[in-house]
Amino acid sequence: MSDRPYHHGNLRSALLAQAELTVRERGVQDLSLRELARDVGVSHGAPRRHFPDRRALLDALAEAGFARLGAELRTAMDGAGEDFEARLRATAAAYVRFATRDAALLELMFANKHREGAEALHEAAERTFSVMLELILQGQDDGALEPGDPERVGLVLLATIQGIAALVTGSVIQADQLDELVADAIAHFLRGSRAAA
Amino acid sequence: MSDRPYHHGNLRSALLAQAELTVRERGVQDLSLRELARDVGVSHGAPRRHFPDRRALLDALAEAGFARLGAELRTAMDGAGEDFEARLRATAAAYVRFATRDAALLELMFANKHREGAEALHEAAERTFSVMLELILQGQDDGALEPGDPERVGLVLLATIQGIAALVTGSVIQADQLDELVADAIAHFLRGSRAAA
DNA sequence: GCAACAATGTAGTCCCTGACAACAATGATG
DNA sequence: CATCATTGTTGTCAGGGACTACATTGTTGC
Repeated sequence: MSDRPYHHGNLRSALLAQAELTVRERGVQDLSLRELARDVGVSHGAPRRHFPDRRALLDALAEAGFARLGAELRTAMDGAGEDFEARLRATAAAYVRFATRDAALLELMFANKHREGAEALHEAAERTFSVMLELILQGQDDGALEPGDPERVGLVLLATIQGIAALVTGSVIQADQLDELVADAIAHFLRGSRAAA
Repeated sequence: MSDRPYHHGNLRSALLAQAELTVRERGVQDLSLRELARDVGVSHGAPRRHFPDRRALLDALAEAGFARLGAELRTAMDGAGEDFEARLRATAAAYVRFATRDAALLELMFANKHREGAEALHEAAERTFSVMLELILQGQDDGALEPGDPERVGLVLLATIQGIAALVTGSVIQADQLDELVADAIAHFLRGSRAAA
């Protein structure tokens, strides 16, 4: 029938790409390995060669998500000039933008139901958060943030932004309140970090 | 065989109770209507009389979750004396405790994939958040928080706490870092809210 | 070049699940 | 106590994940 070659060539990538689309449009729940195979034009058993089970695919998806998020954060940060506050705002905005567009993916990234040896996943997450750590370090150098363990300060910032993302995806707040909330949160964070005696 | 009466009597409650257990122990993913029916000792079609589909059950579960969370927050707040900061700490701790113990349930509560007329659910969520609003109002009265729209301030607080919960359930942070992070976040929040000119 | 062998895709199957429909038993109401 | 609504049961269907045996293609050592 079809002149498609027996071997797909890059089935793994194709599956991940299609999976990302489906997750974005219909959520993780509705992601089916069999449907994925159909979409890509391959038999229902084929994905198994690349992902032993459903969770393995989701893990790979999460890992790719961290990579993309990290890249977007870095781009936003680097593109915001030298000023610390501007970079902070840009980075936070990029994070929230990601969370808004890829809510289901973000949820998956933090889902924590990954298989045991999720080494690569953890590393991907680390790399992502390292962008924010850099930012914190700059803020401390500039004197905008109090000195102290940057990890601890970073966690507060990360929690705040992640929480905003959670409120958006949980539709506790609407899209039109989003910018205001981000601005408020950052203002709070900055004032709270500067005021140390 | 069994002398169990034909009518269960309170099947709806029994299903919800068992579902809450299962969700806590194995997550939402692993919650099966049929298994639930078996656990409760009823045929696989019975749940349908009370929950037309799976989502309806999850919605009910989420609604009950909001009710319980609201009650726990209120208990914590009321039991913390009169001092604003003490009440704030107690409430935040209660929230995080809930998030830690019932991570999957909390996720479900914010899942936002509920059926259309989820009226009751929204009201339940409102009631829960109203506890935090009260707290904000007291803080403003006491002068611990800057004046202004309590909703806006409340959202920042809610986002921060919810974000911490997300980091815990996503195991970005470990349980032994949790208290420290909560303390840091509250300190940040208080300093950031007081410093207004 | 070509014979193994590895990698990758296919086809078939099993069991579980959610949704639905027809039927049975019980409770409520006049 | 007859009728009807409520609630539970049984049977069925389609779809999915996991697994197996088998087919096809790519690779490697001789």
